This record gives sequence, structure tokens and C-alpha cells, in this order.
Amino acid sequence: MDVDQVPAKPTDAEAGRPTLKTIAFMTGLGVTTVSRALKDAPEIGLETRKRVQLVAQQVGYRPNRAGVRLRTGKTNVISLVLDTQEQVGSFVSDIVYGVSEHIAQTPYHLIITPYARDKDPMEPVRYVVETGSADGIIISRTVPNDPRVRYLAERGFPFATHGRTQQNAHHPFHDFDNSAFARLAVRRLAEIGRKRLALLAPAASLTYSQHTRDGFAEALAEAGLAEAPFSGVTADTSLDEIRAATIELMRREKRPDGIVSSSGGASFALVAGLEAAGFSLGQDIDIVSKQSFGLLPLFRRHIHVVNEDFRLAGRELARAVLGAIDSAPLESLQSLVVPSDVVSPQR
Amino acid sequence: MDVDQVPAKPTDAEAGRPTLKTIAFMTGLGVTTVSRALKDAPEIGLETRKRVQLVAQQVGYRPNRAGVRLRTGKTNVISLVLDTQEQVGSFVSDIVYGVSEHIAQTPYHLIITPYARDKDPMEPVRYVVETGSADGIIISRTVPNDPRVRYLAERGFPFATHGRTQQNAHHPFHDFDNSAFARLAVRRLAEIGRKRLALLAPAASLTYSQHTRDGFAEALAEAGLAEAPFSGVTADTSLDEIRAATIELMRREKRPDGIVSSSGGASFALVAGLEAAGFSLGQDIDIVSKQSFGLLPLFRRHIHVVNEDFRLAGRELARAVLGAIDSAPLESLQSLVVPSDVVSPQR
DNA sequence: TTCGACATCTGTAACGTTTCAAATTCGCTT
DNA sequence: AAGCGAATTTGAAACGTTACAGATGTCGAA
Repeated sequence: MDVDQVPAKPTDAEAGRPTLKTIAFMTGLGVTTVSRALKDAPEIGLETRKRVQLVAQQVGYRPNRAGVRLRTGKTNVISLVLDTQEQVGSFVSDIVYGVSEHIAQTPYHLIITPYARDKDPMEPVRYVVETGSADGIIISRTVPNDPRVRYLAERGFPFATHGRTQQNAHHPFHDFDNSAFARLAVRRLAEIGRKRLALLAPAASLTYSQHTRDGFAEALAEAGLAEAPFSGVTADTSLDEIRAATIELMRREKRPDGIVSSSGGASFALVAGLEAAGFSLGQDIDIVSKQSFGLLPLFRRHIHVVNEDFRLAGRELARAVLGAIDSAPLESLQSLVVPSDVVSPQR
Repeated sequence: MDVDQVPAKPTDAEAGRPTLKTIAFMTGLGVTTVSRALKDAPEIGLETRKRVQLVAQQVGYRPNRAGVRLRTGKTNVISLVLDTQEQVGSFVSDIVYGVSEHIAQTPYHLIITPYARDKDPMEPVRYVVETGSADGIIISRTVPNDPRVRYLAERGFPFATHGRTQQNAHHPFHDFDNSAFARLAVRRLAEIGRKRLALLAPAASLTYSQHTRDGFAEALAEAGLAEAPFSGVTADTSLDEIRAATIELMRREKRPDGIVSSSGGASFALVAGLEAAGFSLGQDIDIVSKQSFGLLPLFRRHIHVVNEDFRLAGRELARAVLGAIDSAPLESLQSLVVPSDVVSPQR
């Protein structure tokens, strides 16, 4: 039976990593002076500051995160709260990349805090706040009256939301104008002569679902078109169910001749469904779908798409939380991407 | 001009978060005793241990990560190193979810460390090791003689690779048997009477590209089929280029009547290309493709697929690094998923 | 020559944790 | 009755950082 002979982790100094003490020794100064000099504090002589900074730079000094965090409470971490039940072809990688990209030039690290959609969405947020494990949070799948937003706002914890809420005016966010998307989509379908449209909307509870439906209804009225109700399914529904529901939809007497789809992934199932029901895309019916990958036009030549850039969203969200952390003016932390056109197949 | 009146972050105690001191006070014990009691150290009286644990549990004590980290060097963080230039429909989200899922039941946090494929892949790894910002690393896109593996192994830094290397025998990994995939694919194509096959392989430098090509060549020989060389493109190539190259490929005299594709995303472009060249999938040619989303069969009914589960990969990788961290036996930290069948369209 | 004002610099303490060496208690042995 | 050892418990120190309150030195004014 052998004893755990774990070779205890070396301290920074032991590992040859320079600390303030190292630099203090090298420069012959006190630790305090070095600390302040590295922050360019004015009460340190200019020459001393330069000298310290030079040495620090030469020896590759990096502040020990644990030290800073323990002393100041600043974690230099931002937490991205993610729903782990995201649908196929989800945008997640791109958001993550976008956030990383922005954050790369800062001392911040990105940590992923997962939760299951069907569990309590407050859980991860509470965890981060209660344990103080990050300086800021990014949340998505916002609902109009979002308890997470209330919770975070009440405590003054810096955050940014992907999607708007009713409390919009008071917190940083980034959003895609889904209302505009739906209007563009409906108008395009109207232009090509479609008369009765269905909408595959996002999960009803989410804020942007309402936006989408509003834009859809508005443009429908404006163009004088009819709606073919497509209930029971949302962009969160499984592909199999969407396919089945689409078959059912197309067999109705008042079937649609146009569909607006909020989800690129779901559009695959939509098309599969309508083809299974014996209809032909571009012939009997047209679809305008949002997409974030470029895959839909390869999928079916006739599909119309509106692109949503999630990497950009990630970048904006990162900018927003960081801004929130050092209390930048709110207006600069809110952004909305308005889609400007539908990409339609060549004639 | 207003002074920065930042309301300095409260300490744990100030914020009402219990610390060891709090519990020590409540129980009337010393801080040391409390610390040890919480770890169930045998030298603390049984009753005391129980008592301390009860109180800790009641007040919701959570060890301060910065404190632990500063004192012990243990970060309770694992770093997932990601290539931010990943192709469309990348597997990234699923890996992230898989890792999160496994890690959720542990004190570990997941941090994403990004890098650009065309920059130095050593950079992120060096960063993590030098700054000691994690207890373990997961890397992917491994090459046979991977400098990152050498670097990490030399320093005894715990890690796991997604994909194997030449130093296989000496480090934890998780991999999908791409050689088996290629063999299955070729055999299926042979079964349905295809004679000349092309392979869309992963980027040549990656270990699993070699595996794929080996399996492909082997099964080709075994079945007595010919190869239509498909050079210049890999699974990393842009979809546009793949599409163009496929058109070119199909216009050759010795065009393939079967393609094995290592990437679900790329298969979209493959199909688009061959259709643009005037050929018909399932008629003139068949494709067997790996996929991680379920989208391909919806895309074209005739496509044959082999599923690769990246969420599982994430879980296994997490298990592997954690194992590496507390020096579990190597064998238990290596796993290989062998695909067992090709899912072909209904007749 | 002394003194204060200013510019620079510095030691100490503290953040929350764990480790080390030592202290205390208690029951037994002799 | 004294001493010993085992079982428990403990304070002090340290990890690397920053804030606070002082210390030191310089220089010009009186």
C-alpha cells in the first residue's frame, strides 16, 4: 500500500514564476512600490515606474490571479450561462468564439456555466453571484419579465443579455431585430405572390418570439395576407415533431403557400415535412428562414434566407458586460442588429 | 469632475458569505479544526466533524476559490483549448456541453481558451501552463507528433487529447475510430455496387486524417475497388471551394461513383457540387458521410451516414483530464468509440 | 540652521485557505 | 503520584496581492 506521494504544486516562486517580491528584489524596491509602479501610480517617480515596468516585462511578470482575487475580489472572469439542451446546429459555438475573440485582448477569462433548460434557470445565475465566481454574466434565452434580470439588477451585478426584456431600458443587451426579420420575410413572400403564410416562431415564452410574431402579424396585415396557424411547434421542438407537424399543416384545406422560419435547423425539418406531404419548395410553397450557418441554400436552392451573425453577437455581448463592469454609459452597451435584406435564390 | 466612487467589492465576510472563520466562531472551534473537519480528517473527533459539517451545510459554506488556489495552487479549473476558426456546424457546442455535463458534479469550472488555427497552437497551452491557470487541459486537432503533447508531458501537466498521437501509449485521450468509419463506408459503397471511390479526408496534418486514409485504402484494396483521387480539398476547406472542387472532380473521365466524407458540413458542399455538375445522388453516385447533427438525411434522402457523438466525446474527455489530474491509471483514461454501422436510406 | 511641505517610497495587515509544529486534555501504566 | 502516549485541538505562518498609514529624504523659506 503506497502513500499518496503527490508532489505538491509548486508556488509561483518555486516554479520560477516571478512575483512582486521577485521584482522588488531585483529592483531593490519594496513590494508596495513595485505594485504601484506597475499600475503607473503617479506617486511613484517616473523613472522608477519605467524601471520597474521594464524589469517586469523582461522577466515576464504576470499578476497571480488568485492573489489579486483574494485581495480585491476581482475575478477577471466572465461567465457565459448556457442552456445545454440547445437544438441542433445551435449558435453556441459562434457566440463562444465571439466572446472569446473580444475578451482575448483583456485580462478576462471566459467560463461556461451550464444549466438545463427544464431545470431552474435561476440556478446558475445565483451560483455565480453567490459565490462571486465572476465579475460579469452573459445570459441568453431572455423572457420579457426575466427573473434573472431582476435578480442581477437588484444586486447591481454586471450583466448583459442576449435578447431584450421589459426592463430593457435599464440593462445592457444585444439583440437581433426579429420583428424586422419577420417583416422582411413576409414582404418577400408577398412580393413573389404568396397569399397565406405560416410562422414557425421561437419558443413562445422567449422575448424574441413575441417580437417575431408581432413583426409577422404587422407585415401580414400591411400586405393583406392570410395566416395559416402553425401551432404546437416552435423552433425548440424536435426535428421529428416539426416534420410531422408540417405534414399535418400541409394537408389542411387552408394550407400555407409560404412559411417564415425562425430557425435554420428547424427549416430542414420543415422542408422535409412539406416534401413528404407531396409539395415542392419554390413551386407550391416558399420558405424564408433565418440561418446562422450558410447551409440552407445548399440544402435547397429555392430557400430564401436572412443571415444572423452569432459571432458578432458574442463580440457585442462581451463588449457589453465588460462595459457594465466598469460602468460605461448604458447607451453604449445596447445594440440591435437590424437585418436589411432577404437573400433569395437566383431566378 | 467626479472621483471614482467605486463601491469596492465586499469581502466574503462583508457580503455575508460564511468563511472558515465564521464557522469557527459559530462552533467555538479553531479555524484549523474547522478546515480539517470539513475534509473529514481522521484526527478530528468524529462528533466534532459531524457538528462542523452540519453547521457548514446549514450556513451554506462554500470554500473561497481564491483562498484555496492561493494557498494550494489548485485552481479547480479545466481549460478547453479551442480553435476559433472551426468550420460551419462544428462540433464545438456539443463538446462543450459534454464537458460541462461531466464537470457539473465536481468542483471544477470550465474555461475556454481560444486560439487561431493559423497562429501558434502552442500559445494557448503555454499560457495555461505558465500562468498555472488550470489544473488540466483538453486539446483537440491533434497531429501525430504533437508538440503540445510533448510540452505537456514533459512538464507532467495533466491533459487529455481529442484524437490520438504517436505518443498515444503515454497519455489520456478520447477518439473516434475513423479508420473503422472509413472501412465501414467503403464496404457499404461496395455492397451497393460502387466501383470507384473518392475520399474527402480531414486536414492532412491531423492524426485522424491518416487514420481515415488508412482505413479507406485498406477497405478499398480488400473490396478491389479503385480510388478517384480527390486532392487539394479537406474537411477544413471552405464550402465554396469544396463545391467547386467537386464539380471539377465529377467532370473528370475517371469520376467516382462513391464518396466517403469525413465531415457532415462538407457533405452539403459535396452534394451541391455533384448536382451542379449534373449528377444525381443515389443514382449516379452515393455518399457515406460522418455527421454529428441529424441533418444530412433530411438534406438528401439518399445519403448514407455514420453518427459521431461529440457530447459523448466531451464527457469522456472531461473524465480523462480529471482522471489525469488525480493520477488514475492510464488505461482507464483512454477511450475509443468504434462505429458499428452505416445508416442507409430506406429502399 | 531649522522647519515644513512635498515627493517618494515602504512596512504591516488583511483577503481565506492549508500546513506545520506545538499545545492541551485525558486515560493509563508504573 | 507521576509520567507517558494517544487523541484532539490549536496558533502562526505562508501563498501573492493591495490599501493604509507612515517613514524617509529633499528643498526652499524663514
